[in-house]
Amino acid sequence: MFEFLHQKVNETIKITNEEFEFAKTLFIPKKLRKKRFLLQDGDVCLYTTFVERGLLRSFTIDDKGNEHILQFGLQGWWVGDLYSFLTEEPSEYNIEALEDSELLLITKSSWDLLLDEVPAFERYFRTLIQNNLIATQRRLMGTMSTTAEERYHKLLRDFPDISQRVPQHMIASYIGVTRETLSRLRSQMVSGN
Amino acid sequence: MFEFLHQKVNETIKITNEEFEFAKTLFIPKKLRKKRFLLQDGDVCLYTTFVERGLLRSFTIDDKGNEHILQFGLQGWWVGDLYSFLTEEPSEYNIEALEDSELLLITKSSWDLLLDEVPAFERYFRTLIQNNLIATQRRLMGTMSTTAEERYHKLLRDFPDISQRVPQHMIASYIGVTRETLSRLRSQMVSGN
DNA sequence: GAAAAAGTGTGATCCAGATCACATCCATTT
DNA sequence: AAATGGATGTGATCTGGATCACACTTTTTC
Repeated sequence: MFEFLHQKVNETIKITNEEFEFAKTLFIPKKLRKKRFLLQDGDVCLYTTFVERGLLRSFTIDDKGNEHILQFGLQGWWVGDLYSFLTEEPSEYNIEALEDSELLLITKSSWDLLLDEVPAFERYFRTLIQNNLIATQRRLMGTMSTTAEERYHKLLRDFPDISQRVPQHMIASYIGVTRETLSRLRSQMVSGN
Repeated sequence: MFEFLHQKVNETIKITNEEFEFAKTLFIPKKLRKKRFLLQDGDVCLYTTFVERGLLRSFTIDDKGNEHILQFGLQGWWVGDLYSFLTEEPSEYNIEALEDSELLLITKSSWDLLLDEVPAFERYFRTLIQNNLIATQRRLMGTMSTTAEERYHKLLRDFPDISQRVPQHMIASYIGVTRETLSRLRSQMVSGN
């Protein structure tokens, strides 16, 4: 159950076996079936979650009822709503399993404890958040300076298998266009290129 | 010179006087005049920078020559290109002073040293990056789900004095529209509301 | 303090992508 | 295997914001 987390943590920091054994006691394993929700908007995000296997998505729903996907949570990724998790304010995000998934949950108090007791984890999370920030800034600048088609190609490059695993309308919602626009884009690509 | 940094750091973590005195030795004070650049795209971002006073902006220039502003760096904020700073790859960003500014620069090696020697700083930066990530994610979702007008109002709410301090065309470039569109938006607001 | 440069407003026109409306296709479920 | 609901394709039309063009104003610079 903890193999993937162990591997991921080891990639960025040095950690002793005792430290990791301690960390293991703080996580709550959970299986989540396809189409089930880990978080619904309006609820407080009580856990930050590591994806051991499976696939999740986090998304908001705007006033007009349209969904906007913030993130796909693949194996080895973390998902959650940081703001709600830290402040215990109600979340604006939904997190849903797109495939049967195996997760490791950690509560705020356990997380605080882990950071206090194992400084290496503080560094691990700092690095994690740092890389996430870099990627999110890029995505933001991308939405301001590139076309839908360029964003689609970039997504295919960055996550080659995602288009086989999730429906097209969710990919559309990730790159910030309607499903119709993405559909037309794809048919142009087949003929034109 | 270090008053503001000290204050900001103290807001999030507990730090001893010795620790802060040590930190001070790692920063390089620098004055940057209006219109001068701290970083130009193509160069490696050698410093992460704290703004003691003044105002900077970081932005990219796309293929068509349009500027896109990632961030305004006000007093008490950090600016830099994290990716380039960490990897020493050439940056895609430009950082320019919009007002005469007083800055505190820190190199990658000093930064690494600071994080190793003073764990409280690791926590400070983790918190800082964390809050930046939350804000950037919100801005990203905002560009996907709200109109230019809503984004403009949000900017005015979040940074009430920014519209007095920077030209309108930069505000347009921050919210992701052309200067013409923002101009029309503003004249509609005067008449319509 | 004159000239140059930077910033803003506003009209005319254009276009990427949204919206609306169906048709079709595919996967579960019973 | 029929039925139900999710997913996709595609036409017709609409629209927010971009682009182009030029006038005017304010700020810098020498």
